[in-house]
Amino acid sequence: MSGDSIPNPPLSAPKGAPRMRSGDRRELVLEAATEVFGAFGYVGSTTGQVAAAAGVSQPYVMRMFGTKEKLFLEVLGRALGALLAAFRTEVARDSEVHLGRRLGGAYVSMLSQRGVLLSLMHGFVLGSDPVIGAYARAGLLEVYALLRDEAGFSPAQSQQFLATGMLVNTMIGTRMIDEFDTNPAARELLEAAFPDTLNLYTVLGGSEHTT
Amino acid sequence: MSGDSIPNPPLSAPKGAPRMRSGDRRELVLEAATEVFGAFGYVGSTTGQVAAAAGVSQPYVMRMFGTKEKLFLEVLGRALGALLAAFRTEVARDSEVHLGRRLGGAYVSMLSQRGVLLSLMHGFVLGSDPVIGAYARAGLLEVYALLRDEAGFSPAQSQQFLATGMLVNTMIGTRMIDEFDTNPAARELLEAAFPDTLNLYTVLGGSEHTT
DNA sequence: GTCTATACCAAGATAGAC
DNA sequence: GTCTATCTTGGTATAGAC
Repeated sequence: MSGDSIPNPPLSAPKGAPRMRSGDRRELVLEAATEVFGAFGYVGSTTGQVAAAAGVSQPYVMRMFGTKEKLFLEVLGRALGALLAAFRTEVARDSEVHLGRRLGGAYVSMLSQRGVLLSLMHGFVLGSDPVIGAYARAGLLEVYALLRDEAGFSPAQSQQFLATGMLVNTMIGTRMIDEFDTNPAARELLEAAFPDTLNLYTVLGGSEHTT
Repeated sequence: MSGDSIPNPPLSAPKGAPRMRSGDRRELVLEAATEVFGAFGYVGSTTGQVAAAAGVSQPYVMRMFGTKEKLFLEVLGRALGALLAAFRTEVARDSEVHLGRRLGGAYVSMLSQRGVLLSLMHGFVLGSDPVIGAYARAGLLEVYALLRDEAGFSPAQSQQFLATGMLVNTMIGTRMIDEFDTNPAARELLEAAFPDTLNLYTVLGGSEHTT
């Protein structure tokens, strides 16, 4: 990988900018970490990359989070929290549209902050790590429980919903979107997985999209 | 089911054993690599681990495959090949059982050699790496093409089949099976995803099964 | 609160003996 | 064909200045 990381400009504040409250700094780093971990995975990312993306020094990231593992766990926790919150909002909302469809939409919407679902996905694959693996597993089950108990899905429906989510993650992870225009099979598979084509542009556009 | 899943002890031949043909050695290392990469992912694995699992020296692994990346690509290629072959066998077979069900069974059967599907899964998540990511993406599309063109699935059916496969991979990756007995939700989700409970024992039993 | 400098280790890769 | 020894790089984490 010759390239340095991640998308566009570092999130850093300009050098002379007024000091921000440390809570905000923390947020900033967590957001950067979400992107980086989402792109390269837990082991594949370096704390230096995260620091660079956040516009702070690498030792400072360490200072704030202690270890890379703790940082990743926080990223996972936030990602999971965001996902659950989005689902709960949809469950609570009064609408004529079928709930399954709305939850699907909520899921796909989260792809606009790319790192979130991808970080989760990377967590799911880390079963070999006792700490991270256990955490991710619990998270997956939490989502399942929500679908079944709060959304009222049957086990089979919940399973199918999760399954589609995993395929979506995988397709994002493999950058299959890059083949959307050139490879008919890729396009077909993408269109079959995504609830409606409109949402695809959210994904396609990355940070650039305007709805 | 050729069946020798990799057992726990190193695969090394006893020190004084007769020399094996180099092709066999290569096979041995590739099998070991499949297990290791499946367990820890591409970045998370070391060539030293692979070497240890195969009972050879780390530099020798390098000598044989050149780079860690090339080794992983060979692992991916073999895994993909095995999967496609298993599916094609099922497509060709004459049976009353619905093809979708048989393909599902074939997929689950592959879990007995754990590393195979997990290695693939790890490849799918590596979209950030231009070489590996591209390779994995092509592989995923190849599977899709098989389902659609050779198995005669509709795009929607193919998508759903793949999706379930991804969820299965994820559940294996997170070691969710470990919670099968203790966590009812885990059990429910596992049972919803796996075509029939019998096959669960294939997974649960790891290398012990005889079928 | 945030940086620079650096210690320390692990991992991929190479050299070269047998 | 396979090993031991080793070079090199890069990444986490710490020390400590400002």
